[in-house]
Amino acid sequence: MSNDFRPKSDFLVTLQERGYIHQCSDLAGVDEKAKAGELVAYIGFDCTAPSLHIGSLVQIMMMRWLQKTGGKPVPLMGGGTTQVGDPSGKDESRKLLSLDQIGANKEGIKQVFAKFLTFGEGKTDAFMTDNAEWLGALKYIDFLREVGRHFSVNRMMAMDSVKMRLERDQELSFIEFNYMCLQAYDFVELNRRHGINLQMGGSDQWGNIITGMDLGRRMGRPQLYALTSPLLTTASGAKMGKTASGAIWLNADMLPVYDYWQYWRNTEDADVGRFLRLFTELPMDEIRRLENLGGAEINEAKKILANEATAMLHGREGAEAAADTARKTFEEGVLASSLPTIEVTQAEYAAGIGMLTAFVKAGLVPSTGEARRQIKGGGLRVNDVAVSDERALLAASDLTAEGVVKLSLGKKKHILLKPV
RNA sequence: GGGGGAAUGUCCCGAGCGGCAAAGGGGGCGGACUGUAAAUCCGCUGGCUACGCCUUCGCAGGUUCGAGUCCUGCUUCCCCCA
Repeated sequence: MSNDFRPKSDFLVTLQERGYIHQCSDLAGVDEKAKAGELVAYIGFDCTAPSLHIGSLVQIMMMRWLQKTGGKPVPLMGGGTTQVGDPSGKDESRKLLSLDQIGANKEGIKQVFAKFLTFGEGKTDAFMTDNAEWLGALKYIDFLREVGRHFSVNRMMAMDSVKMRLERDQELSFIEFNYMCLQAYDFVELNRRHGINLQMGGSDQWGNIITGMDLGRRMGRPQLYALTSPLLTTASGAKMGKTASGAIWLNADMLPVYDYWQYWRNTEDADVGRFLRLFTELPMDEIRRLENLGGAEINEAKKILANEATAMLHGREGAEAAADTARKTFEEGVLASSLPTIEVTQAEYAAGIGMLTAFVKAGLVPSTGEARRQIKGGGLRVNDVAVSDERALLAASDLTAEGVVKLSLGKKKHILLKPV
């Protein structure tokens, strides 16, 4: 979209060569601000879950690059807007979250930013904001008179998020219809309060961001800018961050570090280069070398991707531990005691745990019925030996030298069962 | 306000003469082949103390030996008329 523009600022050069840019209201304008070190940008995050997942990582990385190249990033918690609900990209409205839930989610989400950004009082230091601060205090009539009058319903009806619902005959409630007004107002308010002049976000936010830019102009604010990142899908078309077993959460208490590492390790060949650019900070020539590895050698690139991406979020140590666990498990075929482990009491173990129950307990299968089916298909293994008798009990003889039993579903998912 | 239509396996779409644990897809999981990849092929895709038992077709009743299927009321959604 913007490939013919040749930016001069470190910020845009980096974003462009790494593939972060989908649309921008004014590349030249942003470039100038960035070069002058005057870029203050925010990205809003709705508090709909207790943790962000990989889907938000591109946005977080954009803020990280902004900070590294002399700009000031401002994460905005959607403490207010989450109470309303963003209709963008959703084909049906979701239920309203309670205030308690939103508050709890907010606390969970906040944590992750400290790992990617430097907070403080300095010029490029990040600080946290929450739109509940100003949205919560709004008076309806005042808001309508001061802000609402600048919105054209005609234009709002033409926006993708609205049009989609109307075309499919799906309900769009009035409260959701107001979402874009509030987000637009956020942009203006953040400019007033903190001099923020750029809003970034995923491509699904383009309409909302532009609306805010426009509102700023109508309300006499200085020029505001919009920049969005492409919506990420894997090469086979799946949405990023969603796997069968659930979303790839960023918070460690929602997803073990090992699983996070594994997610990156299992990247499709065709995605390796793109992901290295977006989710690591390796130099570009190194990335070009890695993505051109042929055949099985590309696995080396995947390991580096996993290490780098995991280290950024969970620290170098956590990444190395995960890599080590994976190496033992997949390459050396030895038992890694660092695999995710669940514990049972000695007494419970001695009393005899049924095969089916053990796998359910380990969380590898959701029900004994599923365990039965997997056994029939040869999908369950105990200490790497396929289970054939669903009625067998785990015995003392199943314990390895380390005093654990390794339960596996398929080739990739392993859990240790440990009597304590 | 009047008339017509729709709701199905809690991932989604979607068939379903009164005998149905309910066709077919998609997705997902597992197996084979590989490189912890993709593509391809095969199997599975309600629960359980399991040759049997239990719970499912918007909700609540009714008819029937038997109801997703018929009747009544209700809820929600869509379409046409006013």
